[in-house]
Amino acid sequence: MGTPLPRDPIADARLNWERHGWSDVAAPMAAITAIMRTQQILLGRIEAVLKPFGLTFARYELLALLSFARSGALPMNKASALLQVHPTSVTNAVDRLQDAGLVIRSPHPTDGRTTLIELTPEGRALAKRATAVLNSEVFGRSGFGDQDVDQLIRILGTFRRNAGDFSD
Amino acid sequence: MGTPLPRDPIADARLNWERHGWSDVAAPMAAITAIMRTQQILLGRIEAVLKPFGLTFARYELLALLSFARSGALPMNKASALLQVHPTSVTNAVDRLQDAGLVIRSPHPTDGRTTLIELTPEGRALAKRATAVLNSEVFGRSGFGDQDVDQLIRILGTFRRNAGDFSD
DNA sequence: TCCAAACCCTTGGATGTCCTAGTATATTGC
DNA sequence: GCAATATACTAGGACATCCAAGGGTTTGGA
Repeated sequence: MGTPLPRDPIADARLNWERHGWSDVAAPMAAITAIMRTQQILLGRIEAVLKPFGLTFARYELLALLSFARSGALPMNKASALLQVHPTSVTNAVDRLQDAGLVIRSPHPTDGRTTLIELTPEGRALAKRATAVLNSEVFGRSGFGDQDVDQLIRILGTFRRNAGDFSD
Repeated sequence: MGTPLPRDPIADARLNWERHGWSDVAAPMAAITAIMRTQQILLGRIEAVLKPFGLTFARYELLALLSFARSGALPMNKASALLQVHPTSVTNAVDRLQDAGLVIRSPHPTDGRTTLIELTPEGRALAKRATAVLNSEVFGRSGFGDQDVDQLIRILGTFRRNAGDFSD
C-alpha cells in the first residue's frame, strides 16, 4: 500500500459532484464509494491473514459455513444461497478445496441432481485455525468503535433486507 | 438474484460465533461481513446501469476521474493512486477504454517514463451520460436514509483515515 | 404413463484484481 | 561523466466472479 494521500479522494469526489450541480446525490455517492473502498481494505487484510493457510476469502467462507453445519456437509445449491454467490463460484471453490484435501464431493442420497460438499478432518482443523487468526488479527482489531459497529450492523442490515437478501 | 432467504445469514453467523465462545469479536465480524455483502449488492446495481454503456465500474471510475481533471488528462500513476487500485488494473482499464475510443495514451512532455491518459470527446460525452443515469438510478435511490448516509460517511471516513488511505 | 418444464451442477468464455518479473527512462551520488 | 538506485509502465500467471450453454435428474400435469 502506498503513501497516504494528502486529501481524502472520496471527499474530493463529493465536492466535484456538488460543483457539477449534483448536490442532491453527492452524499449517497460518497457513502457508496466509501463502502466500496472499505470493502477493498478489509478484503486485503483478510486475504493477507488467510494466505499462509493457502486459503482465499471465498474458500474460507465455504469452509467456515461447512464447519457450522451439524453434519459437516451441505448441498452445493444451499452453500450458494447462504453465501449469496453464483453457483459457478461454489464449483470453483470446491474444486480447489477438494484438490487441497479439505472437502470431498459426495452424491446426495435421494436426489441424483444434487452434490453434497463434505468437510474432511483436515478441512475442519484448518477452518478452526484460520478462524482463530482472523478473530484476533482482523475482527478483533477492526478499527471500528463499539457504537459504530452497532450502527453499521443496523444500517447495513436494513439495507440488505430492503435489497431482498432476506425476509426475516 | 434468488428468492430472499428466510433468515439473515449474517445474523446467523454472528450467533454461530457467539456459540463457539467468540462473543468478543462476533459483532465486528458481523459488521465486516455486512460491508462485504453490501458492496456486492451495490456493485451489482452499478454494473447493471453501466452495462448498456459498455462500461464496467472500473472503467467508469477512470473516465469519471479524467473528466474532473482540468486538462482531461492524468498520468497513469496518478490515476492509480487516486483510484487506489494496483497500477496493472489501470493498465487493463486503459487498454479497453482505448480500444473503445474513449481515451488515448500520449507521452508525457518531460518525463519519458510516464504515459498520460487523455479523454477523447467521445469519452467525455459517455462519462457525462453514464453519470446522469448512475445519479438517478443508483445514488438517488440508494435505500439509505439521510441520517444513515451521514453516519456511513463519518464511520467509514474515520476507518479509512486510520487505515492509512489519507492524512487529511 | 410419459413428456415437458424445472432444477442442479459443470464447462467455457469474458472481466477484473493482484503479484512477480521485466524493460525503459530519470535521478542521484561518487 | 558514469554507475547505482528509483520510478513508470507492461507482460504473464493465479484467482474469483458472472453469464450463457449443456447434460443429467426429478417433478408434475396431460
